[in-house]
Amino acid sequence: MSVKSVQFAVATHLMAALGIYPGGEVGSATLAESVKANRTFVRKSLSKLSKAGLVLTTRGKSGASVLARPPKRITLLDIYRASGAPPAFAIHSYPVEKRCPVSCNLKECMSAVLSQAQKSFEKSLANITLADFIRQIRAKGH
Amino acid sequence: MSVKSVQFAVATHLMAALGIYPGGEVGSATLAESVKANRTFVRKSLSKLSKAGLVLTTRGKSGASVLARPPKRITLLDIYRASGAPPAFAIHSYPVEKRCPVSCNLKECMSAVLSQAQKSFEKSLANITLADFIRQIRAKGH
DNA sequence: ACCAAATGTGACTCTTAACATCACATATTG
DNA sequence: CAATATGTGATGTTAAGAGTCACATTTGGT
Repeated sequence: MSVKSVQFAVATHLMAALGIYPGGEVGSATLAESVKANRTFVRKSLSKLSKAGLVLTTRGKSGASVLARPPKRITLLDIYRASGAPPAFAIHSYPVEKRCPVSCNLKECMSAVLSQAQKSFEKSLANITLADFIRQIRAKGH
Repeated sequence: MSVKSVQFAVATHLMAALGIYPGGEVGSATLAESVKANRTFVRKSLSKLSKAGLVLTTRGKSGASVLARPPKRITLLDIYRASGAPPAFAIHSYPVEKRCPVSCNLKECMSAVLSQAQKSFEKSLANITLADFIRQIRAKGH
């Protein structure tokens, strides 16, 4: 029903790191060390955040990334959407048995249910700002 | 972040079919025709629903399944849980970079966020009964 | 102008987990 | 006890995410 994807968690990690790092300018190599993930993978994630307008990236020598807005004005929903994570809920793609009314209508009814579920999921993400999230990380100490 | 799984959709399909079928006793072969999925797969799904107490199954010759309770008293959350669908949201499993406070605390903070999201997702499923769902299917006609 | 060092991206491989399928155990009716 | 259900472990298949490589592109410094 869903796709195991790390995109959202990694994107959030990157955003939190950018928000916490003093000065705020961080290169992708440093970020990759923090996430301990593949550099190319991190660059790709950063690129998405950049395209979504959450991060400003400079290229060339001494290139780096900065948050495009203060953390208060970025929600986890923004990050989720930017991360390109696939929709959390999916339906099967079996053929339809035309003689069966359940089979005929299930997909339509099911996708109504799932899109409602997706909305309530997104709503809960919209209620958390990056600033909140960073505060929680700081609260746990080091 | 999630796992593409068809379990929930199939389980809902089965429950709706059992609820709609006149008399209510249906064999797994008939159900498999409606879903147009593999018979073994359907039996396994039914088995889970049975173990969860949503369905009563009789074995042996003339074996079949019936809803254990009236559709009004079954929610889609019951079905979701019974379906054994993996948690909709997951975190990566990269190692922790101990020098980085973000890396150290991310998993914990992230799983708090995700479990909250999961809860709000489940809440929206809890608000829909199987009877509601069947009504929606019927409303679409055949 | 050129080199060094960074990001951006397309292409390919590797890995994993869900689904499909098979084989057979188990249960029940007539 | 034979016929016909369901239950389930084992194994094969496959699709999608993640890892990796190669190289283009951008930009600052000498």
